[in-house]
Amino acid sequence: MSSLSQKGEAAGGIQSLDTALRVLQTLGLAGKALSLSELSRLCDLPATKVHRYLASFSHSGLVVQNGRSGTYDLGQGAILLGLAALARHDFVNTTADALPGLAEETGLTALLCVWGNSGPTVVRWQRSTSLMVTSLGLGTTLPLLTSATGRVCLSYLPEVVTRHLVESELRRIKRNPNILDDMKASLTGVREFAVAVRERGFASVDGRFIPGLVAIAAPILDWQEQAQAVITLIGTDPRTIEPNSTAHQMLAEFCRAHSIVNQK
Amino acid sequence: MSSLSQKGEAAGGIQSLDTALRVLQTLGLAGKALSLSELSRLCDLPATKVHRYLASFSHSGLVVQNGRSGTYDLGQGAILLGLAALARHDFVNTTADALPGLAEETGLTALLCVWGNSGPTVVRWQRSTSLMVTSLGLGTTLPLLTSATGRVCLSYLPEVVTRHLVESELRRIKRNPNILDDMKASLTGVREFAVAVRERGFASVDGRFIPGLVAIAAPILDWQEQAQAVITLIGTDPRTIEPNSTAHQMLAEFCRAHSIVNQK
DNA sequence: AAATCTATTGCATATTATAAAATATTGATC
DNA sequence: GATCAATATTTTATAATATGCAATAGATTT
Repeated sequence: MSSLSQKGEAAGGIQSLDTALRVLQTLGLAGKALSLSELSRLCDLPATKVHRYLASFSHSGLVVQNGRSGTYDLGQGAILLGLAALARHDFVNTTADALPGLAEETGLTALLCVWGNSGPTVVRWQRSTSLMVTSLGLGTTLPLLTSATGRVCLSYLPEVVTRHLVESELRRIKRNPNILDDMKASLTGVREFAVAVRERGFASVDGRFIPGLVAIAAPILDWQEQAQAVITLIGTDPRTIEPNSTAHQMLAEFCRAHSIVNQK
Repeated sequence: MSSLSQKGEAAGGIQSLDTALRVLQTLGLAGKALSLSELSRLCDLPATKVHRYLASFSHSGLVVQNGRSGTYDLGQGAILLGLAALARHDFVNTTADALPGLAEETGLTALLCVWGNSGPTVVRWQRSTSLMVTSLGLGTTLPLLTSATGRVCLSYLPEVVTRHLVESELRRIKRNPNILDDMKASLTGVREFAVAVRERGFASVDGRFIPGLVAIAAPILDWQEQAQAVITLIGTDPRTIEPNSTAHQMLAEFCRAHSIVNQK
């Protein structure tokens, strides 16, 4: 009876289009060409209906039918559409748009950094309600070994990219050996550290580098498992960097949501 | 009366889906976010109809609506769909897997681009050493006339595919004639240039377009001698783009090795 | 503050998607 | 080579649903 009873979410659309798009999405998630019957089973829709949808998708090139087997697969049109979407999608900006929300939810200062010629570079930052002295302006580059952000870069970028800077920081640290006390100050020490970071999925620093400030950082990954960007949360309370803190969970969720590879 | 008399070609589909997909395709070809009214004008459909289609597209994530302006654009769902479609083509996967090796061997940043509606689009990239062009990332589209990648596309794709963009770039260049000084800024000049590229098998640009950056690019060909993808190497040292440099040889070998593959 | 433009929502009607069954096509078995 | 089984496609009557008009809400400009 009531037009909106079906699903609370889907408002003001067209039913047949919604189900048709579900078919398309299912075909995409399948990861391979499917027969009509397989697809109709997966979507839990009558085959005859799915067939009509697929015919229309074929007209537009979004789907192609393999001549002999009769199976259906995504077509050139889907590639072109995706590339068009990719081309005008400024991922830095979309991520940055969500940054205030993260800062507000966690009550911490949030940073968005990308890799630049001289290390991780701050491109956006969002301070939280709790005011905080900060020398972190846009364009600031952070150290590789002694910042949470840098440590994520270390761990999620190819070594050839970071090696030059790592070596230079190591030289600097050799002159003040007591600075870096949670990592062996050598190339192999750095490698071991990176492995540990990748296992946990994030990096953190307590107040030893910047007294009074603690930070956790996690990567936004592309499908090559490399860091497109790094999100960092900065606060004053050491408890925020403990594993399983709510800040941690929110950071993890944020990064997952903004990584391109996050389907489902 | 008869249900199939309307259009001889479109058989056995669903009318509303066909028109809805036409809307989607129009939005893709537009190359930018569009307002409802613009889109309905372009499709020659009543705005209210288009609006309902867009609502459904939004449910699936294929389209997103920009909060303030209310304009509609392709969304994350379109990206995922396109990437899924790309992944079905074996050549992309096999080539992409080998890309890190090429980048490491040459010490240069390596790009894998495929042709999209708005020009060659970066699908994978593997950075190297300290070189970082922040304006270059996944989904970046490169110019046809003033990039090594684009010049390969010019030369190894049918002219009907590229003509539209060539003309638009030529118009742009006519206003700054001194930009393009190694090619005649006309359709015939472009054709002559393409012949020369095909003879050599690669294209290159020195630092004149992006100061300080040099690039060489070569095609990965299908059985019709057309480019299904373009591999580009980017560096800072002008010597790398000299013919017979080791980078050249490695690029040529790489493209040769990956051109044979595919099919069946 | 009024006006104009644009996007969004309700509602009655007819167009159009739907489902069941029939038919065609392919693949396998004897 | 012919028959059977399985899957894909087409047909057709029915009723569900997309449509278009008109009204509302929202935003930007004068």
